Amino acid sequence: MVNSEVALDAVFGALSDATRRAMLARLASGPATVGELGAPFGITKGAVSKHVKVLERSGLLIRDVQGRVHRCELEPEPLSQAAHWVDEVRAHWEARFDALADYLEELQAGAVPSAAKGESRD
Amino acid sequence: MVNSEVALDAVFGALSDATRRAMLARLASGPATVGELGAPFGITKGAVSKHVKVLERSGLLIRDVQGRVHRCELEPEPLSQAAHWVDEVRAHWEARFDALADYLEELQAGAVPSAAKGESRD
DNA sequence: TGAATAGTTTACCAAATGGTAAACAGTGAA
DNA sequence: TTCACTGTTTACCATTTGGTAAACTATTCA
Repeated sequence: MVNSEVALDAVFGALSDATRRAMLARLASGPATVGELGAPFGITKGAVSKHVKVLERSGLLIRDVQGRVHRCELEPEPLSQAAHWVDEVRAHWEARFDALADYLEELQAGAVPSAAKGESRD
Repeated sequence: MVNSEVALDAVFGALSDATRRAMLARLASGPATVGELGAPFGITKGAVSKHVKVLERSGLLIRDVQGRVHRCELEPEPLSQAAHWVDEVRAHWEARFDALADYLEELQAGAVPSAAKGESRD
């Protein structure tokens, strides 16, 4: 398993929880303390601390300790990596259909390739 | 928790495993049987079956049972949902910086707003 | 019919996850 | 100095997860 795959594990893993996604959405509009991040959810401080730590480990959140408050900020880089992975797969998938469309168009144009008999497609 | 959030939980959860991501990448270039999907990994049929089921539950994979083989196909819709969520957060984040850039530009232009004294930013 | 094949299911295991309660550590302020 | 506050840590719990081995189901084919 490559290193970037480990990172994607952590990033997608962090995103797979609705509480953490809400925290990230909150952070997208500006920094917040751990307390502020946890306030909307009826969970204990311990649980909030864990969620923030998961986000931090995934690289999606960076923390700046200022006295007794921890100022958290969104780090968008891992989001880009995740988006890139998703886009790659989607692009690959769509390319397949583009190729199929081209093929069908060729067929329609009368230029029937010899491979058209049987079910050799795929 | 809204329904779409439940779906995102499942989608991001499915993506958080490197084996399943590799399976999806494989499916992006065309359909495959459960056996073909599992072949690259040194895991048992049972484990493969579980991974495929996770992908299916998340909506990322659809299955067409043809006799004794299960033909699996990528369903890109949930990928779009995931990409959309990520893009929303990134857009929101970038908008914040655009606003900051505008503000700094205004400052440079000499139109110093009264709020510019002290460190009231953030 | 009987054997091989494709895949699921069951029972089990160890580790990870999301949560709690309560103790703890450090900081700020009266 | 003492108290309130922010956040982490520890111990614990139930559930989920990723894996195995082995039994089972259903289909294909000789």
